[in-house]
Amino acid sequence: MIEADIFKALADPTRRKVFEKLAGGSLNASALRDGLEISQPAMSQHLSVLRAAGLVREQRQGRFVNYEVDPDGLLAIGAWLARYRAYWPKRMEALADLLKDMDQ
Amino acid sequence: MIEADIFKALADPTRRKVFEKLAGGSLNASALRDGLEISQPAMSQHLSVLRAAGLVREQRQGRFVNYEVDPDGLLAIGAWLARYRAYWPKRMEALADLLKDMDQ
DNA sequence: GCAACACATAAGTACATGCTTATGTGTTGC
DNA sequence: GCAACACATAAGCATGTACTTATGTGTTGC
Repeated sequence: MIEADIFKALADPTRRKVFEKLAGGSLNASALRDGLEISQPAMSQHLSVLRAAGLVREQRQGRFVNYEVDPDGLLAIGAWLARYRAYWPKRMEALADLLKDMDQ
Repeated sequence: MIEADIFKALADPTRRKVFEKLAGGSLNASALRDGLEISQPAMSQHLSVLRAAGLVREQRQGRFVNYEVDPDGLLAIGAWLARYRAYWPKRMEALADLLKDMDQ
C-alpha cells in the first residue's frame, strides 16, 4: 500500500520541512541541508524515504542530484482524501475551487 | 503543529483502517474492533491518537462512546495539500471538481 | 590517474511507538 | 449498593525509526 509510505514519510517533521522547501523549486541534497541542522547521510536517508513514497523525484545533474516535488504523491493524497468526501466541511468547497483554479 | 499529529496518526495501518470504518458511519470502540485482531486497550489508544489529531471526535452515549469522522481533520489535510497546489497534476483538477460537487 | 566533491549505503545506538496484561473510571440495571 | 459492562489509563516490553560515524560509489577537472 503506497498510502502507508506516504503518511509515514510525512509523519517526520524534518521530511515535511524538506518537502516544503522543494515546494519553492528544485534543489539538490546539499542545498536542502541549509538551515536544517542535519548530517549529510541523514538528509540522504530522508530523501530516500520521500522518494520511495512517491512524494519527490530526483534527477542527477553532474555531481549533483536535484530533487523536486513529485505530483504523483500529491495525487495519491488527494485520492485518499476523496474517499472521505462525504465528511468534507463546507470550507473545503472553497478550497477545492481554489485548487482547481490554481491548477491551470 | 497539528499536521504532525495528523500525519503521525495516519502513518499507522490500524488507525487508517479504523478511520476508514468510521467513514461508513459512527461506531463505538467495541464495534470498531470487529475484524481487527486487536485488544481493547490497543483500540482505545489508537482512538486517543486519532482524536488528539482532530481526525475523529467522540460522543458518549450511556456506557458506549461513539466515534465519528471529524471534518476538521480532513480540512487540515486539505489545507496542507493546498500549499502545494502549484504541483498538483492535471488529474487533480477533476478530483477537486468531484470533491466540490459531493460536498453539497 | 587521482584528488576533490556530492551523494548513498552500512552498521551501531538512543529513543519513539504499538503492543500486551493489569487496573482504574464511568454507566446501567437489578 | 453492587455486579456487569464499556472504555480509559498505567506499566512494561519488543520492535521500528531517526540519528550518528565510517565507508562506498559516481562525477568533475586537473
